[in-house]
Amino acid sequence: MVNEQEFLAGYDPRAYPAVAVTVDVVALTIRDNELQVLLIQRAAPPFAGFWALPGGFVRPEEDLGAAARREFAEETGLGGEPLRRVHFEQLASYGTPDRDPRMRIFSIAYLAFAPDLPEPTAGSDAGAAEWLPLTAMPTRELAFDHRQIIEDGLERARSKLEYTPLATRFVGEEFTIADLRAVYETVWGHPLHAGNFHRKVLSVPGLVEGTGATTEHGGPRGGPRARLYRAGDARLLHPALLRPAREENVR
Amino acid sequence: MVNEQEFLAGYDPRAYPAVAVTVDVVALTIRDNELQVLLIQRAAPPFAGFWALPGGFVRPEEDLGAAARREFAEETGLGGEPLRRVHFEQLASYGTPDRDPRMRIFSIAYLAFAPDLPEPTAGSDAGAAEWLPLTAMPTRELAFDHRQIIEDGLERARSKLEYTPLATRFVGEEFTIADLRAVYETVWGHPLHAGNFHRKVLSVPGLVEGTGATTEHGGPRGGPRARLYRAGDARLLHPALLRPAREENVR
DNA sequence: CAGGGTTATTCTCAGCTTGAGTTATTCTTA
DNA sequence: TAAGAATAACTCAAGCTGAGAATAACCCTG
Repeated sequence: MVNEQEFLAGYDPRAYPAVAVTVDVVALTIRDNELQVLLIQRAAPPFAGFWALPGGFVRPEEDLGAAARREFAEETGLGGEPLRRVHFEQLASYGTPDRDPRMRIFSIAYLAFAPDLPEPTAGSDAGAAEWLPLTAMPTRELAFDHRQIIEDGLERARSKLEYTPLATRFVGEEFTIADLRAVYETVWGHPLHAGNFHRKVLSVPGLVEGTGATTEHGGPRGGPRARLYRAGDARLLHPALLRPAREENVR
Repeated sequence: MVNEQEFLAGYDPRAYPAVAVTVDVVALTIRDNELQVLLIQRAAPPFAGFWALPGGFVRPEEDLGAAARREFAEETGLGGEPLRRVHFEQLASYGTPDRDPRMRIFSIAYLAFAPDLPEPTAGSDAGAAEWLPLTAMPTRELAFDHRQIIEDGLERARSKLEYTPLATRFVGEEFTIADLRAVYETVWGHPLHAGNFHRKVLSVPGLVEGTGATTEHGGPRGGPRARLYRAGDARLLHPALLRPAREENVR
């Protein structure tokens, strides 16, 4: 942090070219059985027409997390209780000198997880906003270093599913084990053994707790009614729900 | 990130009170069988006389990671190959509005891991620098939010030991399984079963590779010569070396 | 309304990993 | 030379995992 010697020795930041600090939000939700990320189309240069993460300058007196929530709320129109149910966490910071051509901008990225959200309201101001399926990301033109930020967020999400109850943030208040399995399959991108998943979820203490109720009907294509569960009180999963190790990820 | 509408609509940061961005480094090493963190004593207000993490302003044109390495190198006097062997990673960012009484300062904290380092050189400038055993941290007066940053760094270190080969960064180029076990015991703060640890370390692919050599002598208090190992090429440990779950950490 | 296809939930079972304890062996120190 | 200490290897029971299969409930079509 501020090292007084340097402060007095000419490293006073007020003598530096101005810098700015923004937050960017990687908001993930599951819609139509796909993992999707919230993007805004930029109206003006630089990167006019490109898509970018929702975000903006951190205001004076505003905390980092508060700025992330504000930006998210502005773009989604979400507020009140639904907004409170969205999980936010700090992802990482990005500050390569030329990441924004206008000036030196440091961006602190946040990750937001929410259950199936409505189409974005595109803010009051302007610019198209949309949920982009991550499978479509490779063909989309993204502004700044936002592709990297999204990839970092994705990897964080995948790994947090393993050892935290994060998956319960992608489903509603009450959910079935199959709902939860769909989250894992969607985020990890491959199918899981239904029986083993079921056993595992129920065996991890505090991950879910039964409500006693079941769904009104069976699935759309048949099957019995499923029991309903609520998120439990665990903050960490022990033992964890591990992804099968893939050699290419390990070395 | 920069949302052009807002940029034009009066959220130009150049109209804001100036902000500054610093990096702070939580440098951890193991000395005298204790986990220690590098601290600098502040000479001038605010927090004169308090201890702080090494750090300072990010220079124009300087990347975040480069700034962290520079600050670390300045305080430890380390350079060249020894510096290259130090592992750096971004920890988190801190930006509560009043964390520094002088102005709005955002700090991006880095974590550095290094094997047994010499006494710090206290920089060319001034101010005492020292390695503080973490067991002594509770009684030390720390500046700013640095206590929180150190705690976050510690938790990160503990957890990265589980699923990455990070422990090999705390030992020299060649080491014995017992050396590695000492790292885990020191960072996690409790003893491990020697036999099981040995079996586990050798069974995780890519964690260590034998050199064929052994130590010159047995341990200082007896015992046979131990085989020497080098760090392997794994980036992730599969299966992981998990800490025993503690109930209080889980709920 | 019967039959086929689907899905939730429960079992089985072999293979693997884990925790705890033991043993053989090699070295240092007294 | 004897005692103590540490490495490395082994044993064994308990628990967890992946894979497959059985059971039962439910939807849809014909």
